[in-house]
Amino acid sequence: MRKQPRQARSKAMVERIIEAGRRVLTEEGYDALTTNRVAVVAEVSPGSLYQYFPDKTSILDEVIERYWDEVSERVTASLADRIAPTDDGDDLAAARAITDALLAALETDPNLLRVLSEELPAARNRRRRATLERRVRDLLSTYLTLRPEISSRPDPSLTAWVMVIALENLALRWVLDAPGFDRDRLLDEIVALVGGYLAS
Amino acid sequence: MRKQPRQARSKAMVERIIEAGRRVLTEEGYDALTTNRVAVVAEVSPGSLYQYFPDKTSILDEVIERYWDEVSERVTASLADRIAPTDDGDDLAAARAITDALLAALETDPNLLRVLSEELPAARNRRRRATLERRVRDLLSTYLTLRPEISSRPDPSLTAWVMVIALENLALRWVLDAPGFDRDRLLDEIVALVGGYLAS
Amino acid sequence: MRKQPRQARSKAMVERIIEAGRRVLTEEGYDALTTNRVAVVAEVSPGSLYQYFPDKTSILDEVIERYWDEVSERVTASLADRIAPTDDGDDLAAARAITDALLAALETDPNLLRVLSEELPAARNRRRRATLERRVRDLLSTYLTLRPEISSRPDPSLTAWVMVIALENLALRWVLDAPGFDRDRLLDEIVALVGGYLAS
Amino acid sequence: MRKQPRQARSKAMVERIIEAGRRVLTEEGYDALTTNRVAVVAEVSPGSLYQYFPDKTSILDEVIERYWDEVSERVTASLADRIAPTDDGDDLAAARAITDALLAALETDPNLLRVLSEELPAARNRRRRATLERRVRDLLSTYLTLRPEISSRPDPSLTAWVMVIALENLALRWVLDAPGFDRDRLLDEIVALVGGYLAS
DNA sequence: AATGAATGAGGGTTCATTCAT
DNA sequence: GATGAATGAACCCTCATTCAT
Repeated sequence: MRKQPRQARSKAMVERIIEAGRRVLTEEGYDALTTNRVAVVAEVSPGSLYQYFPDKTSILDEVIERYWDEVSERVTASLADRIAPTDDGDDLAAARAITDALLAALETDPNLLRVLSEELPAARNRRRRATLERRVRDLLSTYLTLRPEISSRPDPSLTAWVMVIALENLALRWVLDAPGFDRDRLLDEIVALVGGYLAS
Repeated sequence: MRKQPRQARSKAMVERIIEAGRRVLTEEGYDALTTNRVAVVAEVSPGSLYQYFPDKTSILDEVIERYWDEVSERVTASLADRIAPTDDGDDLAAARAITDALLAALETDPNLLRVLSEELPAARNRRRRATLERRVRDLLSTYLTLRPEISSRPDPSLTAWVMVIALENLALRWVLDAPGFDRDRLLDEIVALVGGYLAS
Repeated sequence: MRKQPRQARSKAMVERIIEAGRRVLTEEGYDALTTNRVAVVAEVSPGSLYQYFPDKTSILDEVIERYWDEVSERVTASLADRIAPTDDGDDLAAARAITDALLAALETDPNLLRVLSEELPAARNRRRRATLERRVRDLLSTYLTLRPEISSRPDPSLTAWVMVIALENLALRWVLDAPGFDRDRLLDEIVALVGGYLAS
Repeated sequence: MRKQPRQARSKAMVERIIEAGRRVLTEEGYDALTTNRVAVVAEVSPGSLYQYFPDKTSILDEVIERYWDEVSERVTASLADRIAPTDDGDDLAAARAITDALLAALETDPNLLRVLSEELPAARNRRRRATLERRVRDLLSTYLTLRPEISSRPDPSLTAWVMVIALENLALRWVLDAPGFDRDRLLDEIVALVGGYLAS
């Protein structure tokens, strides 16, 4: 960002621009994301955009960043809530909880998710998705390490890598493609997948 | 395509154009894929290009189409070779074979795969990847149906959906991200994943 | 230039663009020299400009180049005509002839001269004016060398440098500033200046 | 200027702005001379800038004005010092002294001189250079009138015009182009040029 | 008076597509 | 069919200037 918006008015401006970018993406798609369009939607002049963002790309980056940050936060917040109580015994509830949290997070703004996932060059999401993956992977590793008896797989980091990629993409595809089975079925399958894997 | 090129010369031009598109993508990236650039590389005039393709998109579509067709063919060809002999008993060899075939297919043109997967809007690959997925899913279903005793999962089509998405993305990410473990480790994990899943 | 315009049509296009640049400069001034304005005046699309010129600057460069080339040619052509006959004796006729030729050349398009000299950053004309200066300086040196008896100055190259700068600027300023004395008076003074200098 | 800054604080701001303009020109060149840049360098807000200057041009004009004023003052000051003692007889010392003074003045801020002379539209310097020329021309006329025996040229004002233009440009080009001969050689040539001219 | 955020007209340039030859 | 010159809408971005605070 070009200037640090310290004043309230400036901050509001930045928010308006980013929000406008998000709305344009969501409602009109990636191709409509021109600097002039964002300016119009933000009810701001094109020049104002460039007071705070060095170029068009950086606006998009910010939208992406925020989206995945939200997703990350929702996932980890949900997890904190749901993993804790499962101390008692049903270990696989963790997998279910993680996927459930991920699904919930992805379902909060499916239109934006669709545009980000399908209309943008995938590389644009990369860094941010990697961050999310790492976060979840870390949570997973921690969990596995705390309860070593759950997994019979030799390499925990490899195990985490496999699980995260599988979970993430299953969740993503279920949200984006809306195949004909319901959410609980998906969760059941994932529990089976993960459970079987860890048991092998 | 605008017209069916019946004459040899025309067919040759179409080939030249598609090949040029593929080369530009692979060697110069998506941003360099302009109609003029393709025309230059194809040693064809921009006008001629529009004799056979209604717009730029259709050229790209054709490149994508062919790429995923090749991948599909390699996968199914490999499978035909490898599944057949495993009649004897080691059922999980199938999963290994499928993934192996998929990896082999994805490894044949990693540069193009990278551009297609990372620089293009993901939606562009969608239709074609869906086709590939369907093919593999069908092979899987067929296999599962022929050997019902392997799977204890209730819904075969759901099971296939889960397996294909997991396999595909694990293979893809392994090829694209080159994580630090070798191919056999990946195959081992996938066998464990699939084996455990089917056994659940 | 981006493409070598080999075909007649292309050449015509290039000519139209340069001519338009020249006209815009002459009639509307440097600030009006925008790519769009040039395109309009050339009755050409903005895109066409960029078929032959990599950027706006190169159009201007070409106008400048041509202007000073014309001036150079007129000067040297005039000189060839006028110096030759003066074999007989009146040596200072040469100085008069050179200045006269230069004046004549500068007077052929005074409006363009004014814009180039006054509205452009001087550096833009530099290279081209340097070329002109060199040409005239060379002619001068040749002349002085052929008739060593005319000059009593020690260093001919220095002498030429001094004379060319003095002559050039006197001529230029007379054309641009139109001071209140007539052309013959200027020539008289220059003859006196040069004559006295060489005699010193 | 928009208002006459009567208060010390205001005067200080005007000074800061002009000084900033000068520094930007000298250190960063004409293209960098934006109102925002000047404001930043002057540590003043863009808005304040417009309290004292109606537009960007007027800032530049002031910088130019001051530069040529300085040059003028240096020249005339030097001349006052140097012409007086030459009562005795060596008349050409005056030409030498004038040129020497001019060279000295031009050499005091060669970077600014270069930007003003080469990067600006020449017309921007016109008015101010005209003033300088007039001043020197007047000094010259006065001198010639006081010592009519020196010049055999008929029209003193024309004579002065010729001499000033020749001197000025020779000095300017020597400073800007740094040709390969030293300052004394230049002065020698100019003395010869002027001496011969006046004697003709 | 001073600020500095906001403005917006207008600039140079690209490239998918067309069409006269 | 083939050509490639020509098109022009639309893009991103700058910066002199204004004005609410």
